[in-house]
Amino acid sequence: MHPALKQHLEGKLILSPEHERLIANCFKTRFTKRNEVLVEKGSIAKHLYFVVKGCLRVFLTDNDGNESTRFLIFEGRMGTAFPSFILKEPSVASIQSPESSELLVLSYADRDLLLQEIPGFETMYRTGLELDYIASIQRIESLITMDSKARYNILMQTQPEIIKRLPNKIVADYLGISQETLSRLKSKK
Amino acid sequence: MHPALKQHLEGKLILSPEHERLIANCFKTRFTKRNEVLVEKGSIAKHLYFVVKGCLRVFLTDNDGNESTRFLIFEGRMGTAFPSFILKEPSVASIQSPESSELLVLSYADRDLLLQEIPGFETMYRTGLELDYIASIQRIESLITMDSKARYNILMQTQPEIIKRLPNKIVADYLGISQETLSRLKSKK
DNA sequence: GTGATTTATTGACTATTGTCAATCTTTTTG
DNA sequence: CAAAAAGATTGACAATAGTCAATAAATCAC
Repeated sequence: MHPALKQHLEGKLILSPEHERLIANCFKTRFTKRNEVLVEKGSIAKHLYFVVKGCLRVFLTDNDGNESTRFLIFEGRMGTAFPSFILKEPSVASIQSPESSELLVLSYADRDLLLQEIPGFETMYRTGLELDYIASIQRIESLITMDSKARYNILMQTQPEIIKRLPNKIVADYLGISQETLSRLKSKK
Repeated sequence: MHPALKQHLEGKLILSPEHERLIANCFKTRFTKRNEVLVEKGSIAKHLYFVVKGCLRVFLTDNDGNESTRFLIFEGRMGTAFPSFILKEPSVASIQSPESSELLVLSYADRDLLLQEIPGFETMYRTGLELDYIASIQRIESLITMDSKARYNILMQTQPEIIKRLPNKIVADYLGISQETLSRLKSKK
């Protein structure tokens, strides 16, 4: 099993050697280039991704070519185009790796296998889901209660990594504002 | 067991009479008056609510008295101030019932009990969580990609109940816009 | 039912943010 | 390293949405 995944499971799951092997076999390693697209909008997201190195960006594009970042996934975290993955419907969002990345890829079928076979896996998965859901609730809150400056400040406090590592354009569309507005926010303090 | 709850579990869970009794005992009936507050901001949300009749509103208030609706829960659905409930931290949000309501209330401890004792309960709970998470992702999408008119139209399509049943003020702060803007959107088609 | 209270609408004005365009800077890639 | 591409900044203007205030309408509570 990849050490990064092992660390991720540390403390959350006690595994027999056999079960550990099963998990290791379900997660397939994949390397991506900078800006490589993993899931095209309109296709079905068939995998869950664990980011070993680099990051993933789940984003939306409209007919005018505008992009909006729905979600960012950094080292040690899992994610995908979740609605498509769960509902098995064509995805509204695409996924790309803004940085060249190393991923561990879990198929839907293998996720189900692990949920069924590994004692404690569903509880761990469910707990992770709760935390992801909480994060999305907090993002909704920031969108409905704050102006763009306040949202930027919160992002700076809670996920400075996003601001440091990713281009302004992505930071801006993650915040739901234009690149120019972000640029002005940054200069005005 | 309350017939509304029974219907909610229908097809999702096969229960022995014994397990059915256990579930019935964990959910306590509560009636609320119009605008009654169930959870005060700053307190810990210790319960999960199943709405039999009426509805619940999870909302935020700022220092100027502005309110924002984070979440609305109608008949046949469950919810609470989720981050507080899970993390056991003081809630940023309050909960009230905008209509006089009938609820089935499940404590955190009883939720854990059911998760442990009832076979299939965790899977059902997890699946429900996935769907709630998807709904929140879609709400984020509408907030970062659409203007207020488009968001209103989507709400009209997907949850017309919210618009029909609740006062404009609540609809507006659910959409993250001012009451006046909503009023103008409605008149301009 | 009726007065009182809450809610909704409308107007005038302001503030915030978006768009378009030009320029400057940084990064990438061969 | 250099040319090319991508990203960032800034200005001018437009559009969207917010605020404040007055009035109208609807709803509640007695």
